[in-house]
Amino acid sequence: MAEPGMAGGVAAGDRGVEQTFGRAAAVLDALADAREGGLRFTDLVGATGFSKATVHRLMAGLSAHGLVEADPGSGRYFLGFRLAAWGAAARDRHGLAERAAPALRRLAEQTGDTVYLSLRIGVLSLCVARHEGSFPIRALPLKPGDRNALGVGSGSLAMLAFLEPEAAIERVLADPENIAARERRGIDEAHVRRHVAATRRKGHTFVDDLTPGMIGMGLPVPGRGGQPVAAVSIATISARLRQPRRKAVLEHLAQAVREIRGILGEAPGLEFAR
Amino acid sequence: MAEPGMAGGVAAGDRGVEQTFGRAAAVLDALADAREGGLRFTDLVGATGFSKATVHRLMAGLSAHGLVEADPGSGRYFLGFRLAAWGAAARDRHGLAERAAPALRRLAEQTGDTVYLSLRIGVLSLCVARHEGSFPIRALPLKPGDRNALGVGSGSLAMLAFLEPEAAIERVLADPENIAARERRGIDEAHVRRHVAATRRKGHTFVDDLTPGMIGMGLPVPGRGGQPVAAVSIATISARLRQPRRKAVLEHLAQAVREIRGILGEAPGLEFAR
DNA sequence: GCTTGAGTTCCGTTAAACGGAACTGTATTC
DNA sequence: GAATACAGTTCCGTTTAACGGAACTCAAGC
Repeated sequence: MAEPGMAGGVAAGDRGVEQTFGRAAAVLDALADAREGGLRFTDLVGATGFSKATVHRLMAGLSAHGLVEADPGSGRYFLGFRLAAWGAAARDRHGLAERAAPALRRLAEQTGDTVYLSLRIGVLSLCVARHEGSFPIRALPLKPGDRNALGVGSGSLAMLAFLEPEAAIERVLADPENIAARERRGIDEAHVRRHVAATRRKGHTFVDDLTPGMIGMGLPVPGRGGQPVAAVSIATISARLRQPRRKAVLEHLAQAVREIRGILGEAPGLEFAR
Repeated sequence: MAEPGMAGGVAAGDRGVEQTFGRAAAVLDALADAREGGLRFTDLVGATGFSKATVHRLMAGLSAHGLVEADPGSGRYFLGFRLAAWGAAARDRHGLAERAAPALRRLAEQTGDTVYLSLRIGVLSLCVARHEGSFPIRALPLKPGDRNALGVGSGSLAMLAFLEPEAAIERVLADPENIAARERRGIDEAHVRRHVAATRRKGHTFVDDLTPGMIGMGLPVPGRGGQPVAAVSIATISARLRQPRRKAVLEHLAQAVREIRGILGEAPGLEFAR
């Protein structure tokens, strides 16, 4: 939960419009975090800090419209499948994942490893596509739909490190939403800063200290304004990215970036994403 | 929609809870249908039938919480990326797509064609996973997140045709939601009935009249109660499913079904889906 | 100039969201 | 088997914000 404790606390600023949506979003966020096991009524009350009556009303409304579903046996709540349809449309609203698929598939075949396409959404990174290669050990640190703090992970870091001017990087690192997402993963700011510096030096990201034995590299995809709007990255086991293979992989990555950059030119509704 | 207006003297009835969510859902449905181009304010007013003031208030609330986003240039609305995160979690709320991935990947490799995993959601079918094979011509009639009327498409049909008792099939075919989804694709009931009959005769689905040149086969995955809760299907070009290859492919499909059936046993929150 | 369509704001009415509290139901404990 | 604790539901008086009609701005297009 992004909400720092503060039971029932309504943020000062947004007072006035559609408070209910914020509450519904808090519930859905909690359920999304819970993933497999679902959440009981009381868990939701605890997670959101809303009163029991409010949560009860909220759940009745949400489940009436298929946004959540309740297991009649256990009474546990899950996200509803109606969200799945919206989510698919949202992720692919510009057809990017679909249109970038050939380039990513080729990259996965060339390298044999798992490749990712991520998008910058404000101060977060959203994974929109994942393609697996043929190498029998697969590195799968994230999957389509996952969000991360900008700066955490090889693709996400690529988008942060090449923001211009550098003050923009500071702004991201100071943003509460970014901080919250970072802390959820237990990554401190100094760590990200070190990575940013190294990335700007090298021209690409190289992350080997996030998951033991796993390694990732990424390159930013610049949008029309030159700012990074997406990233292509690869994840594999440490042994598979030593020189000289590393250099070859980077070239393949760069090739994919060029292709996807071309696709971006045609895509509407991308650059304005928050 | 179809709201008669009438502000005064509403009979006690079931009138009451969370009307706003229904309106929000209508807006999001409209935007999901619109896909790539987004929708203007007026389009939304037209599509939903709500007053301009209502839509305006709704959009302000939704965009304040990242559920929709507006292109500052054109003023067009798109689904927000926050939905993408929820959608991914909803689709994979039981970890099925993730856990079934090895079986599906193997099936795609064995056959070289595109394979699908679908789930039954009430009277609809939801595609939860797609794995592409190596054959250079790929049949991609649907993608993860897509919904279809139960009975339309090889996977979806497999779940309908093996419902027991047969009266349950009638109930699905008579359901307004099923009818609406079917009509959206321009498929009439008699057509589905013919397919159901043929499927029950053969023991698997065989669909070659939905998209010219394309062919699909599917098998149901029975849940704990014996009712089909999921389906594994394959899509390819017509030339690739003649005998004797067809028989071999069917055996691979059956093997994948066995594996996924085992996984289903462990999955919580599946059987109760609506 | 006038007209037309898109989008925004205002405002009085009224439905519905709100939370405290009382309530039911079901395990758990001694 | 009374006592306790926790999960979940319902009730109700108060408060809030959702509601739509209408008036408004703004920018084309004729």
